Amino acid sequence: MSGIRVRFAPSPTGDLHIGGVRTALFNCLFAKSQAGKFILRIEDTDEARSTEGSVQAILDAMKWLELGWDEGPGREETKYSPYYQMKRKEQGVYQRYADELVAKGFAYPCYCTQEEVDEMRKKAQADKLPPKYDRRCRYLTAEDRKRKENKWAKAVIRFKMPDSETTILNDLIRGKVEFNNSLLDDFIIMKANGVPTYNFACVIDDYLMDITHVLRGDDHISNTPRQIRIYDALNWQVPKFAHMAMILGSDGARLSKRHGHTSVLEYRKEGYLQEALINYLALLGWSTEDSQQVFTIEELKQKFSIERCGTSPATFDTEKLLWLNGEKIRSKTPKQLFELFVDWLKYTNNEKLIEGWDIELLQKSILLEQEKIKLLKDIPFLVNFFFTKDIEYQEEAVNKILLSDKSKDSAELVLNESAVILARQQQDFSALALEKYARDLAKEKNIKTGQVFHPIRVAISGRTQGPSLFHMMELMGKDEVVRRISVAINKFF
RNA sequence: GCUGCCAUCGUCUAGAGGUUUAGGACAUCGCCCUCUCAAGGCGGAGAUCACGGGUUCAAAUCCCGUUGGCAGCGCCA
Repeated sequence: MSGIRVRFAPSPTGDLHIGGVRTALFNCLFAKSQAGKFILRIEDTDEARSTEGSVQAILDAMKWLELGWDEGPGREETKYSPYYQMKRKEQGVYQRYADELVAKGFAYPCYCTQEEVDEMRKKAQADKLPPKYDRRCRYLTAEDRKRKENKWAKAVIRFKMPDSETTILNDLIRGKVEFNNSLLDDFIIMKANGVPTYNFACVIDDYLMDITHVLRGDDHISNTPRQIRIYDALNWQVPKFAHMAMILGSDGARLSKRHGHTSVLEYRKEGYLQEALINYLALLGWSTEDSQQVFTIEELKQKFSIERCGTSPATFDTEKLLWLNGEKIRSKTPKQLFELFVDWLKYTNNEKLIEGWDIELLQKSILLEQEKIKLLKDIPFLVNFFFTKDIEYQEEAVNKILLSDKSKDSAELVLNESAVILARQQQDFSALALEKYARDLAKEKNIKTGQVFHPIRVAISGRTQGPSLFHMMELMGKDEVVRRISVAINKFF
């Protein structure tokens, strides 16, 4: 056992989006591939923006995607609860280490007001320098400090950034990255309200949770030197870092709300399969040497490795995801697919779509259309004509197949013949027998098979596209087929 | 503005100095199969490996520069 430990640490300020899922996925896959542990930590220290609903949305998404975590502060039935930073804050976890840093001279209280800090930033920017805190509270005497404390009870704690030297990050994906410390400022580690900031809470928790590998998006890369400095000050071993490339929208900017669907839950609503999304996301920034495209979840857990993660950003491409979804749908057994569909109906509150439909007929009709289904939401339209008594005849289909000058005579003939002969058909209404009947009819009347097949298709389904005609007829049954043909005859001839 | 990261077909990518006329997948186009639509099979088109300099007998692969894209620079995470 290698004992690697990784975590996914989302902030609950909205739905879990595609980028977040990819981060969670890679962490989870890495853990599984190494027989390590995967932890979920909710970073809810932004009291203004964190919401209970977002926490639930993240948990729901993780559950749907089957990204399970292996540890937590408590258990709810068979599942672990995630870690919550605000709960840990209540336990004094972060304050303790902030105090330690101040005591050891690695951090100091700062009494500057928001206005003062804004002013500094503006000035720095005007001088074309990186916006930076000017450290005025760093050199306060004990006396100054006492006086300030009386005036403003609440100070923030800033970390003393060394200004000489560089901080070196040996990234597992990018190799060596060097940062000049003089560009980094004395950042805040504890807010005035006693809540830790991201960079601080993250380090404390990663250490306390024994995280060995920090696998995250490369938008965090410039935070890393700050975090490394905290580890050093506390004399803690720095974990290994791996920064993966971002996922971009089709316009090249980082994926965001502007790009339409970004929340995983929206993909679920559209009728994407969990496995398709996972498979697709795995391919965004990771690949195998043989360029394998379709993976089972098990294969991913087995084959994933950080070394094979790429460094360049990837554009999210719905076309390929859609293909993969069809691929996954085709790989399902009829039973699995039906269950998936029912889950989707429930999830999207669309159960009324199949109200009154015969379940057995539904299952069988889905089977006939399986290879065509790209999204679960396609299913109702694909099969609904089986269930409606008064089917909707597509205008174009009727005009082209039944009523055009070229086709109307043969169409009328075929339908009239079929209505009579099929009604007489005694026992065998199998696809095989029906096909034989249709081919014989074409031969007998000396017309093309298509001139027999197409009118029947339109008469019983109202469409030019659909499942294999004779399987469709077999499934509908004799009475219904004959009835529909008669209806069509009365309607159009 | 400063700092950092990145740069191979439209998109995801393979490629770690010679085995590359740069391979695979999606999309696209054509053909085959065929009762329609799909699915499947076969094939085509599509990348002077961002550009410019080096290093080397040899570079998509190493080095430098340029350009472009993205990211970070909060009492957000």
